[in-house]
Amino acid sequence: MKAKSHISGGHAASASDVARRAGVSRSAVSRTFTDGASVSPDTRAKVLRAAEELHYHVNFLARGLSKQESRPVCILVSNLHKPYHAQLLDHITTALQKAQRISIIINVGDDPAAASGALEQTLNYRASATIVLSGAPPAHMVRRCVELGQSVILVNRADDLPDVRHISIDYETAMRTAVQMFMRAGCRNIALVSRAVRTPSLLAREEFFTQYLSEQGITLQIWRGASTTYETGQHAMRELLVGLHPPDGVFFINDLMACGGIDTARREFKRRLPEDLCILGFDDIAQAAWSGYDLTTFAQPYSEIADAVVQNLSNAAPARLTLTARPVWRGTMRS
Amino acid sequence: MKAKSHISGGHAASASDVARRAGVSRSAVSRTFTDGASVSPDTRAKVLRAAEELHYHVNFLARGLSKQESRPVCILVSNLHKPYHAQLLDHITTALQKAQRISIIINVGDDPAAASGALEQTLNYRASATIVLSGAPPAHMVRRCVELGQSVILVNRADDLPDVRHISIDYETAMRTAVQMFMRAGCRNIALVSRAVRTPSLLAREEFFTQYLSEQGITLQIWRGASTTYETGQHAMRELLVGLHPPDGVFFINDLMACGGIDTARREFKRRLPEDLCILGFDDIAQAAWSGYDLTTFAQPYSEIADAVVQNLSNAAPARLTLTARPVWRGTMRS
DNA sequence: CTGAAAGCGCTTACAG
DNA sequence: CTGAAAGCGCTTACAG
Repeated sequence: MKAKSHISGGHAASASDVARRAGVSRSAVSRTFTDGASVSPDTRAKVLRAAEELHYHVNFLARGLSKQESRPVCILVSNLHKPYHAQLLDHITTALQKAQRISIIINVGDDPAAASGALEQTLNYRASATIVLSGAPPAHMVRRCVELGQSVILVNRADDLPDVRHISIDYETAMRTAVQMFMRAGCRNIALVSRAVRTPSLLAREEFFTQYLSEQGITLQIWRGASTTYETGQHAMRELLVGLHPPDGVFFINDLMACGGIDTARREFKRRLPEDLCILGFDDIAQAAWSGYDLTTFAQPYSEIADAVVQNLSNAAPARLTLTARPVWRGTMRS
Repeated sequence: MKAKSHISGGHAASASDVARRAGVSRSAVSRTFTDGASVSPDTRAKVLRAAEELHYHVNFLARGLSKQESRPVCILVSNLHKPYHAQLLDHITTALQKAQRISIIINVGDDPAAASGALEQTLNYRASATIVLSGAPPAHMVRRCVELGQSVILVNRADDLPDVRHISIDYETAMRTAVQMFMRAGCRNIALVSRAVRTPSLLAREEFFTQYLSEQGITLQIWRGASTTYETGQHAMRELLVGLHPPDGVFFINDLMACGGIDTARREFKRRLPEDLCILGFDDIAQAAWSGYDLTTFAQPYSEIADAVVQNLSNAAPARLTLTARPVWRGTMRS
């Protein structure tokens, strides 16, 4: 009966309702649902019983108003349709969920202006932290948020901002290894496929790769496209293979472009991989492991990143954490 | 100076702070930031000025406490690493964002038990609605949430629950077309690849396809795997092609499995598509358009679904909306 | 262990 | 148009 009328009323039960029915104070109810608070087993039982009967659920948003720790976490993400971003978000939301955090997701576009707006919006949620997975928001916007008291965690942005937590990749080591891989494979005419507008993390890959390769005295041609999509990868491969100096090794700055490059090299130009051409990617997206690609690449430490994000929330991680991306040997690189 | 001290204080400015500095009441501040509220241009200007100086941002969570409409929306999603789910989430979060809604994301696993817990958790946020993108939460849990006053929107679950809003696909029409496609292609020995544990939406595809095919008097073999992954698609294709009656047409219940099937058919069994074998998928994930797959499939109406979700929030859409998935002709089906 | 009270940051009738 | 007041649903010192 009671439950039924409550339902049609449409209003969810509040702590007061529970207190009344259990014959205790609001405080007692609150304590029952707070870990480590002191309630006698007896009143606890009474509260639990009443709560059950009224289908009471603590209102997390109201709780967040008085209690710092249960405030939500904002995740700024873009390009969710791309495998790398989706996989990263998957890991991070799962980890946050395990840590009892609530995730608010803000889907910003690739556009820096839109991203700035979104980052600013973050302040409206009084989130305990904002996690930036997108390369889009420009550094000055991140700085502004920090100045306004936001705690910001930057994932895989190789820039270096003060008072901001960074979780990034040791691109220096990874790129040294990448160059060695091409050397050992016997490639002497290498191309790097990147994007014209570079996020800090793309820039880091590009610069270290270029640097280490130049130490080997090897020819490097750099091709830059408008985006980092599959189609751009195809486009790049086409231009490289009909160019004056078709490469014998191509490093795509991300796996998504590499997939496009592979399909074009094989289908349009009948190249055999890795015999005629070696290809290396970065990210280890799911498709890299598909037999149609079998792409040699570097694995983003997805789970480690997710764990680090969670630890950063409670300041349990160093403000500047560098993880390593390990090579994943598959079939597109001679070894 | 002022800004600086505020920053080091670490506390964000509240409406009271702004009111004090502007020399007006809290109400005036509130009204300034509420669309359509009545404030004189003069006080409005004073408030805006003070807000600017104090870097004031309305606390959305606190606002949600008193104002129904600005309560968040919960999105229950699973398998974010899979393209279909990621693409759908991308569209929906973008649409919600445009509609000024805040999205809380709950990443449930494939496991019905975990999904139930997550759905129940939803009640803790007093969300104005819960959008279920995952097939995982069982019907009785959905019903329970509705009974407790939650407004639930089911996306692409072909089940039929009372008092729940549904956005689904007209599988009947789609599957009739699918059968016609196979007929016209001259396939007479068809296989259907599905999953053992079927969500309502997989079940609908399977049943309508089976029904229409049987009307044609064609042999159909059904293969069911443990999951709907790329690897399962490979596995299915292997067993079908070494089986007693290798099919000349295969309908994969989703694109992801179809990709695995294509790679296996081409690489391991040297089948030419569509000459030796026709393949049809469902979802139109990004990879279906990649030249390595060029998969003929049915397109989920991603944007329409997202729009419908938003309209459902304000009850501007019918409680039961059926959208159509149109065939996308590519290279894996003779026409 | 427990309750009354103040506080978190907002909105919205209610009078004026 | 404007302000004082009550309310949204919680938590947390403070006394007892």
